[in-house]
Amino acid sequence: MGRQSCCYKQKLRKGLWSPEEDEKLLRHITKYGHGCWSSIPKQAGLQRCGKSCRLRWINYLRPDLKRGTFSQEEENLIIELHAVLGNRWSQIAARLPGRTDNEIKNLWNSCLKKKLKQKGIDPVTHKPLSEVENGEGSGSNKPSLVGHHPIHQYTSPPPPPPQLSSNWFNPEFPPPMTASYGPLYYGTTTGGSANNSTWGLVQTQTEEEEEEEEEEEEEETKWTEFLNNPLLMAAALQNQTPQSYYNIEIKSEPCYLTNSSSSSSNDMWWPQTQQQQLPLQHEPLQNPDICGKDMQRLTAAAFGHI
DNA sequence: AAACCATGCAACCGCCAGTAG
DNA sequence: CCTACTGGCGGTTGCATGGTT
Repeated sequence: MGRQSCCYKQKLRKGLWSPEEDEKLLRHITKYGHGCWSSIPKQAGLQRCGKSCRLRWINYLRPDLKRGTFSQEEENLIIELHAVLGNRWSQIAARLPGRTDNEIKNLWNSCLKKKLKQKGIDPVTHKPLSEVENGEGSGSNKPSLVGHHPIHQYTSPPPPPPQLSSNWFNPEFPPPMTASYGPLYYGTTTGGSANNSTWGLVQTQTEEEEEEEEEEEEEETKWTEFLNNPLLMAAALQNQTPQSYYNIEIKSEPCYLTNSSSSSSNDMWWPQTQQQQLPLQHEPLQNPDICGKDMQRLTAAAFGHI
């Protein structure tokens, strides 16, 4: 009860990180890796708690971060994953290389929720708002499970995926954003024009495809069943392709590799394939003034986002 | 130019699960 | 088995910034 914050100890700094602190942490982790987070502040000479260091590294200093604005494809993917996973930001982030759960969570809360509402979609259930309101109004006790954390409904854990995916840092992971991987219909339910319906799969719909809407509605029903039925989902998981978006278990597995190109001879923990992905990795804040937004811009520019 | 407001983002808080002793 | 510690996660807060009046 009432356990105190890990920063309760006196003299521990809180709040925004200074460039000097960033540099200390970055240098330390670059040189030694992060073994035990709780011991890092001491070793790195930081007046921070280990948690704070971990968060700073994960959300900001980690060299494989993409930064920059989210692309439309990324937003679409987040929405679709949210429909499946709910507020499991870390799992959603695992499907978006270079993005953090915090970043995605912020985007969702500040932007995507509004966009969905504007399109008449309930951001919680991913159903049309009218349907949700009606559902609330009626005496139906049946919870809406479409996209509403369906996995949470399970009393037993969902079946393990057929293979552990280490897609997180796989540069080949992000598959082309096509409309072929799941009938999620953002935009069509509101009757809005197709040209501004960029959600999910709708954007590829042509007039000819409109003729297939009835079929698609059927598929939507199937999708609902799919989400509500752990057995169906399990079957899908077992039949999935390696690049399926619905690899539910998607923890990234760091791999131990020798960073022979590093100025330090120390071996360190780096995520798999990080070396190829990260042109800025060996440029650790040579100028402490380059931080914050500047670093974001630099990183974003390096990834072609500006 | 100043005040106010809205928004985005970084960081903290609290809880939980896993694990070592 | 119990306890304390640690890492991880999601929710929330507070500040900085940009836009509007």
